[in-house]
This record gives sequence, structure tokens and C-alpha cells, in this order.
Amino acid sequence: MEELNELLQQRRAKVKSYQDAGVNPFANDFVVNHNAQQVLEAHTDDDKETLEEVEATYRIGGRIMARRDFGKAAFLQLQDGSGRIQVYVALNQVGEEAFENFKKLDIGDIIGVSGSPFRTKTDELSVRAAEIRLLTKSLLPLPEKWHGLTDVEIRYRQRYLDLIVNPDVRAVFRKRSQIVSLLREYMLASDYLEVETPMMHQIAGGATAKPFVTHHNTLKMDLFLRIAPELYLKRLVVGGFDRVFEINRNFRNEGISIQHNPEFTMMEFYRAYATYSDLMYFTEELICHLASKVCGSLVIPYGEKEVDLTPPWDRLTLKESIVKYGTADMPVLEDRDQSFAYAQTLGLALDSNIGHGKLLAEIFDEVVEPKLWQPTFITEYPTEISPLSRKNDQNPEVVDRFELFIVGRELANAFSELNNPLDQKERFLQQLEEKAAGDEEAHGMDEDYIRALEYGLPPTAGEGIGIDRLVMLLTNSASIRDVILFPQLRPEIS
RNA sequence: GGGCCGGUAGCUCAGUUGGCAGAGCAUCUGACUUUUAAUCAGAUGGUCGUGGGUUCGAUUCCCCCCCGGCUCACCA
Repeated sequence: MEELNELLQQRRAKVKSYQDAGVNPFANDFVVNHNAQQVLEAHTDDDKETLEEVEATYRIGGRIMARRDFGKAAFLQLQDGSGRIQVYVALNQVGEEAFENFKKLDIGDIIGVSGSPFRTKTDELSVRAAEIRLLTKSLLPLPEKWHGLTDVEIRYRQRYLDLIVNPDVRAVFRKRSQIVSLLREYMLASDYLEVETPMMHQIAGGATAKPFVTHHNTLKMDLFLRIAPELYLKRLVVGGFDRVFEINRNFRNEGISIQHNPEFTMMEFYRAYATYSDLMYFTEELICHLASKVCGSLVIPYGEKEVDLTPPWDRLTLKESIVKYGTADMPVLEDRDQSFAYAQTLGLALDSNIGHGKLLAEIFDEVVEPKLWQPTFITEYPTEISPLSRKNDQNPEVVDRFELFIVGRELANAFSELNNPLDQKERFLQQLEEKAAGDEEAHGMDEDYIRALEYGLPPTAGEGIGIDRLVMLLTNSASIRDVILFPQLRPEIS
């Protein structure tokens, strides 16, 4: 048996002492009929005298977060899923036996209380306990009441504890849930069909990223956790579902940072008979809808600054943005070798064979992306780095694609879909060449996807929105780990 | 993976120019029937992240490692 420190021994001893006294320390027979918020709301307008006349009995359940004792009476702070309420416990109200059991309760214990509302001397609406019972004995002490829990490692590893003691954290995850609900509502109202496509792929497609590999024993084959649902969703558009969306996890075997978690949530959606341009308007409306519902304003704080989401958002081509935020002129960017020379002046370490398109993307990442604080659509991405996007009719060097940047981060990526199977096959072949040349993230050939396109994908536009980053923006969170309940960490050392 | 910073009581943190390890809260004992970080009196609680090295002696100095944060690289 492991050695327990004093605090833990004391709590285990209390379990035994309750059992010896015939009290079940893990009871499940207390009926709760109200929560803290309901009780508080029911009597917000009742003053002290009015409340004396009120004959109501509430049965509430929750965790003891604080207690202040006075010998034969005490105040408790009871916390449940809705908030906190003060409970007053007095010997002459609950009786001697119950009061003895009450005295052994610890902060962290979960109790049931029945009683009536009243206001204290300081006018705080409270519940005067007629009955108070232990429902779940807590064996581990909670963090300190004043400073709470700040150690981020414990907060992430033991999120349950973080949620118990940090109301701000609870608020962020409630908002996350609200955002996802609103998104779903909005998409359904816009006539999109919600679907679920495979998480385990035989070919890791739809994005450029390193996949996680897993293995199916019976089929005796390796599978990839999906890096994107894109190719499956477009198969569904081929199948006749003109508007589809999926909100689900993607897995990418890349670095971890304040804006990257190995598994992250993406909403991807596809709309037939639309263009990437249509999606820019849709994206503005969608995100503004969410911001006004969740934040109550289109001007929202982020870090030390503000973000103004009021449409219309800035639109720049990739090259225009480099001219605006960098130090190169348009003619330099039009020329591959001059662009390369410019990139070198930025200190970028580049393969000397790098293509013009990749070069521009590298330059953009370096000089533009961090500066796009206010919402900005960047368009005219190089075809070279967009193997699934439709080439622009006027200039086949670029595709009909945009990415949305807010607070210096990519939030969404969208394009008119490449629906010409012959072109798509060529692009895949090009990707295979790059893979052979050592690009681990180059796209693999997906013959069945080509076959689907051969049956005919209507002209379609599609988009992916990073939900974690969207939640970060709308909850003013600095790290993706603050909006993912259980972020990935190394194993805990025992 | 590289750089920087951190890991001391259940929690939040001090501290030791190398010599028995400190506070507040929590906990325990006692007092108190209207508190709001309640108050008052007393008490308990530590392999100072792990493993080595130097030293009469290491939590402190040195080295390896582990875990975390930020950052760079990669990416969304």
C-alpha cells in the first residue's frame, strides 16, 4: 500500500468514520430539484422581509468550495454546474446528529442541501439548511481558495481540477460549446447537410501534412488518421449532396505550439455552384454572426489589442500583401530569381531549386502573416502549392483560393474546387514527383478520388475553418491549449 | 529538435553567498449562531523534479536526465 500523506489519511479516516456512523459517504439517494442559479434568480427581487414570508424549499446539490464556522453555525459556499450559492447551517435547524456529521465535511465534498431562501445581515441571498447530507466524500484537497490553481501543467493534466476551481476556464469551454452549436445551427439554416466521413484513411489526403499511422490487424494494413476530410466531402458532392459540412477532428503529426495541437477541430464545408468569392461573403457573415452572439460586439479584445470584425474585410492578393507589408516591388515578385534573391535578404533558408510559388508563400509567411491583425482575405495563391484548387481562368499560375487571417493567424482556407479530373491527375503526378524528391508532405495519388471526379463534380467551392483558433479569437485565449479540454502532453512522471 | 525560463508542504509562493527548510491558505485541536480570503489561540505537514559528481556536509555549486512554459524551426 502506498504511503499517504497526512491530509489524505485524514480524509480516508473520515470515510470510515461516516461508515461507522451509518452514513454512506457515496450516497445516491438525494433528490435535487433546483440549481444555485435558479434559486438566486427566483428571489433576486425579494427583499429580506418578503423572503421571511416565502415558503419555498429547495433541494440543491453541489461541492463545498468554502466554509466559515461559528461553533454552532456555519456558512458554506456551494458550487454546482450553474454557479455558487451560500448555505447557512445551524445546529438548531438541522439537529445534533446531522450537525456532528456536518462538522466533519471538508472543502471539496459534494453535498445535498434542502432548505428555504433568506437574506443574511449583509443581504446575501442564501439557503437556510433544514437538511444537509454528504453525497460524495472528496479524498483529495482542493487548491487554495484565493490564488486557486495556476500551475499550467496541473491545469492541463487535471482539467477537472482546473474546471472546479477556475470559473474563467469553465466560461471558455461553455463558450466553445456555444460556438460549435451556433456554427452547426448556422450551417443547417444555410441548407448544409451535416455528414461524418472516415477518420481512418488509406491515403492521407486533402492537405499537406505528415499523418499519424495506425494499423488494422484483421485487414493487415496500415491506415492514416485523417489530416483532412476534404476528398471524402467532395465525393459526397459528386454523389449529389450539394451542400455538406463536417465538424470534426483532424490529426497532423507536426510540432506542438500555442496554435498547434496534434488533433484539432476543423469545420469543412462544400457548396456546389458557388465560387471561392461567394465563400468570402459567407465567411464574413458567419464569423460576424458568431461574434455578435458570443461576444455581443463586432469589436472584440484580443490580447492587448482589439480586432474589428465589421465587414467588409480587407482583400489583398498574395503578391499585393507582400508589396504592402514587405520591402519588395511587384516586378521583383513577378520574377522567380529576383524573388529568390529577396527571400535571401530576409534570411530565409531555402532550397536553391524551390519553385516560384513556394518561394512566394515562404516570403508571405515571413513578412506578411504576422502583420495581418485585422481580418484579411489573401487571394491568388500559387497553383504550385494548391494541388486541389481550381486554376484561375485568366492566369493559370494562380488558383481561385483565399485564406483568411485574423490576429496574425490563418483561420480559414477556401477555394473553388478543381473539378477537372485530367488536371487533378496531373497535379497529383506533380505531387508524387515532389514526394519522390523528398517532400514528406506532398500529396499522394488518390485514384478513387480521380474516378469520382470523372463522374463529374459540379462547380463547387469549399472551405475549412479552424475551430480551435476561432474559439481562441472569440474567447481572447492566448494558447490553443486553453480552448482544448485535454491538450496533448507527454506522459506524467509518477 | 535548438535557445531561454521554471519544478521547494495539498495549493500559492519565499528562501538558503553550502551548515537542523519558511509564510499564507488548506488540514488537525480548542473558542465562537450572520460570515464574505470570517476571527482568535495552538499544532501537524517536506525524499526542495530524478540520478550522479564535488564537499566534512548539497535543496543550494557542477553534470546527465525527466516534466512544463515561452520561443525558433515545421505546420493549420
